[in-house]
Amino acid sequence: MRLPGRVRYTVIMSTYDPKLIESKWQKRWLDENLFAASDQMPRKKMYVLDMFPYPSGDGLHVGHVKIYTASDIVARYLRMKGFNVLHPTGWDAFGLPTENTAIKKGIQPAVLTAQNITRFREQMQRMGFSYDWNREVNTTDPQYYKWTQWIFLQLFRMGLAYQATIPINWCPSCKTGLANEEVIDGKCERCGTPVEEKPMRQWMLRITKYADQLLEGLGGLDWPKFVLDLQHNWIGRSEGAEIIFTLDQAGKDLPVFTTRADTLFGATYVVLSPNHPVVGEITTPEQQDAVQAYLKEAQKQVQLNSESEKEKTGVFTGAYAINPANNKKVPIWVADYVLMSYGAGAIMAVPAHDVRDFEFATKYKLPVEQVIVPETAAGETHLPYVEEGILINSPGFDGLGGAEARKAVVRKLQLSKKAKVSVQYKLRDWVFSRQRYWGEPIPVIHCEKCGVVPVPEKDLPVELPAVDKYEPTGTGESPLAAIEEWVNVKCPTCPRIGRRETNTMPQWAGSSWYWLRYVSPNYTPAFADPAIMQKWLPVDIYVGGSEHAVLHLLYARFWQRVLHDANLVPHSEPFKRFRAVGLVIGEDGQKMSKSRGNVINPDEMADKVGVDALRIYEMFMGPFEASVAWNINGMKGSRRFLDRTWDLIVKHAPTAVDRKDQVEDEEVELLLHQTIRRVSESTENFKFNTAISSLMEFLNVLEKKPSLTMQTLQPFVLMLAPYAPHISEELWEQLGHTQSLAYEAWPAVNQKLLARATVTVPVQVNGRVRGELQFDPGISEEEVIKRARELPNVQKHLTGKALVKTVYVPDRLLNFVVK
RNA sequence: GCCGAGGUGGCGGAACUGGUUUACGCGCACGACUCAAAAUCGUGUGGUCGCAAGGCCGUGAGGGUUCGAGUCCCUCCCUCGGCACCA
Repeated sequence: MRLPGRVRYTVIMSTYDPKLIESKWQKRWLDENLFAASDQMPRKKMYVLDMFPYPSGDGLHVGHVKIYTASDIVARYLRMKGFNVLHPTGWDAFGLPTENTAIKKGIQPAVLTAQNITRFREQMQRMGFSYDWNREVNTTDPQYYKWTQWIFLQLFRMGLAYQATIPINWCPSCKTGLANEEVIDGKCERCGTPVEEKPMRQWMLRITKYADQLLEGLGGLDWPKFVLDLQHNWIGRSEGAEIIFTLDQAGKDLPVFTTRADTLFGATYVVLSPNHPVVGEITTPEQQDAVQAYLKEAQKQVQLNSESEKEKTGVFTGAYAINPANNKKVPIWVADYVLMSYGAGAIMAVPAHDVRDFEFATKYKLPVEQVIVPETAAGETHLPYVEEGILINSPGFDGLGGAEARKAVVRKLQLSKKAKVSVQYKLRDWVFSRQRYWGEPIPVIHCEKCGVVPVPEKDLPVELPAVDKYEPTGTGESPLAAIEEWVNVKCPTCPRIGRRETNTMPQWAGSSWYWLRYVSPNYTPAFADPAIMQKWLPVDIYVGGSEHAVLHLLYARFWQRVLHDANLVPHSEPFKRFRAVGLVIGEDGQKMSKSRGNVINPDEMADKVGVDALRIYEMFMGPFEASVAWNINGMKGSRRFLDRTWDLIVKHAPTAVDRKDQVEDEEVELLLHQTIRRVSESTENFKFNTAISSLMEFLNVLEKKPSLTMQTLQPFVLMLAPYAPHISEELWEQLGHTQSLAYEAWPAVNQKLLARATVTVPVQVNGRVRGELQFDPGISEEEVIKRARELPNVQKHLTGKALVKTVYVPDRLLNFVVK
C-alpha cells in the first residue's frame, strides 16, 4: 500500500540489508523499463557506451565491474543532469575461447554462447547497471551478422577487401592465421604460442589506404594520450625518399627507401632483404653457394622468431649497384636485418650515420665514409653520428643541413628520375580471414568461370551451418570446408555450381560497427536507421580497456571511415571521448589469473558486502585509469561508509524538516555546496575516487550534527545515487518519495554562497607557515597585513628582522619576506 | 635502443592555473561497550627534538628559477606500459 505525499509508507529497516533492497530495486527498474532511451529526443542526447563483453565461460570479472560501474555512474549522472541518455550493452560472442571450450565439452558453440550470455546478463543485472536492455545486441545472432556480412560486401565492392596469397602469421596452436595486431612479441596474442610464417590465401582489408586519414583523425579526439601515441606509432608514417640505384650489370633499377637522403654520398653498400626478388638473378656464380646457404639460414631464423638482439648477419652477392648521386659502384649484400615488408625491401647502407649499418660494416669490414658533421662541435666526430648536421664530402651539397639538404638531394636526382618523395607506413593491411568455425562466414562464392562472386544481398545472412565436427583442421582450411552440402552452391551469376568461401571473419569484425546497431537494433532495411543515427551518433563517451588501443579501436575507426565515405554514417570518427580503465590486480600484486589462484569473483564480493559497496570500492580504490591491487579490507571500508550513510538518513528521516530557503546550519550548508561542486566535477572528469572521498567528508560532518533538514539529506542521497544506486533509491523512498530518483534533478551549486564563504589564509614568514587568519573574502590587503602582524607566532619571527617585501595573494596567502 | 606514463606516510592514494604536503580510506595504537572476543563508537597516527609552546627535517637523487616548488627548468636513478633491425 502506497500513500502519497510526506506520509511514510515503508517500514524503516533498522539496519542496512543490501540483498533485500538490491533485488527490490533491480526488479522495479526492469519492470518499469526505467532506463529505456527514447528516440524522440525530448532533451539533449548523450550516448554513453562501454566495450561490450565477450561472454566467456568464466563469468563476469571484477575488471568488467570496474569499467561498467564507471560508465553506469556517468550515465546515471547525465540522466539526472537532464540528458536523454543512450546506455546499451550486448555480446561480442564469436571467437576462439568459446569454440575451444565447445570442442572440449562436446557442446555446440551456439549453445554454449547462449548459456554464457544468460549467465553474464544475470551477473550484469545484479550489479545494477542501468542499461537499456531493449537494445541488447549479439554478434552471433544471424540478424546481427547479416549486417556484418553486408558491410564486408561494401568493403569488397569498394575494392577494400581482396584476396592475396602472402606469408601470414600462423598460430600452430589455434590453427589459424592472425592479424599483425594480434601478434605480441612474436607470439599469439591469445595463447602465447610463437607464431610461424606461412604463405596462405587470405582475405585482406586495405586499411593502409586509410593510414593518413586514421592518423589525421587522431587530432580531434579526446582520448588518453598514450592511446593516441600507440595508434600513431602503429600506423608509423615516415616521410622520406625512394632513391633509384642501378644494378651494375643488368642496368636495371634498384629502388631503396630512406628518410636520410642527405646521407646519400655516404652510402658505401646496398643491402637487400633475403626475400627480395632480385637476389637470385644478380648473385654471381662465385657467390651462389654462399648466398643460397645464407637464405636457407635466414628462413630458419624467421621461424625460430629469434630475439631481436641477435647479431647481424649477411652475405655478399658478388654484384654491384651504382649510387645515382656520384656514380660510385657499391657492393650489394643480402642481410636479414632488412625487412621485405617495409619500404622497398632494400636499403642504402650509410654506416657513418646509422647504428645498424655501422654495426654491420664493422663486422664485415665495409668502408665507412663520413658525410655529415655536427653543426656546432669542432674536431673529430664519434661515429656513427646519427643526428642531423652539415653535409661534407657531398659535391654540390656541402654546407647544407637537415631537411634543406634532403630536399636538395632529392630535387636534383628527380631531374634524372633517380629519386622521388616517398611516404612509408608500418601499418600493414588487415589479415581478415580465420580458418576456424565460430565466426561470421565470409559471404562470397568462388566460381570457376565468374571468379569471386559476392553473395547477393537478398541471400544474407550466410548462416553458419550446424556441424558435428568444428575442430580446426590445421590444414589452412576451415572446418566448414568439410560440409559439402553447404559449400557447394549455385553461382549467383551463372548456372555452374560454385564453392562458398569457407574462411570466417576474425573476432574483431562484429565489434567494428556494433555501436551503430544500438541506435536501432531491430531495424531490418539496413544496418541502422539513418534518421535515428542522426539523432544518437556519435558515441559521446566510450569506456573500456587499453588492451584494445590498437586492435578494436583502430579497426572500429577504420570501418566507421569507410561507411562514412560511402555516405552511410554521419560522422568520420565513432568515439569522441574515450577513457581507458586501469587493471584490477590481485591482492598479491600480480595480474589475476586462474593459474595463480588470485582471481576475485564479483558475485562473491557482492554476497559479502553488497553490490553498492562493491561498486563504491572499485571506484574508490584508486584513479580509474590506474592499475590497483585488490584489498579486501578496503572493500569492507566502503561497506562501512554505506552503513553509516544508512544510519544517518534513517535516524534523521522521521524528524527532518523541509525548509525551502534556509538550512539551519551554516557549516553544513557551505559544505553541501562545496560537495555538490566537487562531486559534479569529479564525476564529469572520471575522478570517481575523489568524488567518493568528498561524499565521505560530507558524511563525517553530518554525523556530528544533532538535526538535519531535507535540504541537506536529499541532495546527499541524490549525489550518492549514481555510485550506489540501490541504497540511494531505498533511502530516497524513506525520505518520503514514491518515484525513483533516477530522473530527479542533480543538486545545483549555490555559487554565491561559495563566493561569500569565509576563507582561511596561511601567514608565512620567508615561505614558512607561522600562523593563519580567517576572514570574509575581499577584505583589503592592509587589513590582512595588520591582522597578520598581530599573530603572536608571526610577531616572534618578525622581531629583530628587516622586512624586505610582502607578498599577498588575495584570499589565498600572505608571506612576509624578512632579512 | 625508441615512444609514453609515473616515483608523495606502514599501505591505496589526495593536492585547483606554483600558495598550509599527506584530504579520504585501509592498517596500527590507546580508550569506551562486553565475562570475553568480534562488530560498533571515540581519540591519536610523516620523521625527529621537546614537559609544553614550539623548533628542525621531509614528495626517487642532485642542481636551478622563485617571496614560495610534489607542481616549472636541467642532469641522473628506478618502476610500469607500448614498440622493437621500420632504413
